[in-house]
Amino acid sequence: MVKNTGRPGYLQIADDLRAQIQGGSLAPGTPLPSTAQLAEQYDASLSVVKMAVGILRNEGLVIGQQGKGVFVRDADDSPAAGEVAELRAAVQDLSVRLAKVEEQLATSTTRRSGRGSR
Amino acid sequence: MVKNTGRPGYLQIADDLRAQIQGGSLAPGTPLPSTAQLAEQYDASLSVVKMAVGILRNEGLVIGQQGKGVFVRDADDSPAAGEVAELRAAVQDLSVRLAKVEEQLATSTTRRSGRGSR
DNA sequence: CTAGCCAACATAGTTAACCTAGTTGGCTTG
DNA sequence: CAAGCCAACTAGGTTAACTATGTTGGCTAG
Repeated sequence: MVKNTGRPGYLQIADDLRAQIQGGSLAPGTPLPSTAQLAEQYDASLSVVKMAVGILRNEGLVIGQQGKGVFVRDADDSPAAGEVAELRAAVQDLSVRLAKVEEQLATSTTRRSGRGSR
Repeated sequence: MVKNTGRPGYLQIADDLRAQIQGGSLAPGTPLPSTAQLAEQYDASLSVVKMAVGILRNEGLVIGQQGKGVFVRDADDSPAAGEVAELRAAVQDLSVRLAKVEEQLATSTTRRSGRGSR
């Protein structure tokens, strides 16, 4: 799992978790899976998972409690809902579509196409 | 540097840089010192500096350009350090990638010299 | 002089390892 | 039984190393 959509893994995981939170799949007050579980689930290293969680923590969507876990914050508390979520969905959609185009382009062109634009 | 006040180092550095940006000490358009320079300046490891810069990047206060540097964004552009800034960064990312795709597409149509079309 | 190669330096991403610190539950000891 | 220790698991922070990719400027070959 995790890419190769050109979007870095830690952002993909953050996106996914954010979507689960805002989609209600992860209800407020419930804990996320542990770092180790997420790492296995996404087939990623612990580091990228920690980075992803760090982003959500930074955004205020979750609150980490040492020794216990990372808990989803109340949606009312975090001002993330609304048109912002809409824009986020749109951006994510564009990311996926663009990634596909980029991939097609990458496979149809050879490496090392000398473009010496300067 | 980087105290001892319980606040993690990467947040301290991010705070300091943020203050410099918003205080005008680092004007919009100007590049931050390189990662290595910041590491020496704050007497921190490269990792924590990268984390600090990553935060500012995530907040939309700065924009990193691979191979060139990390540049301070216009204060008007990045008002709220939050979801909006994040989305703006995502849009920026999409713009850059789309521009590249468009460029490749344009060159491949003009120069139709047998680039292995799969 | 021009074109192309190449080294140096930049950000960015990923991984792995180690340490701190809080929590929990079981086990041992008195 | 009760108190306390201890092992296991949790998040968080830090560091180091490696890879990828982009930019720039200097050097060299023609």
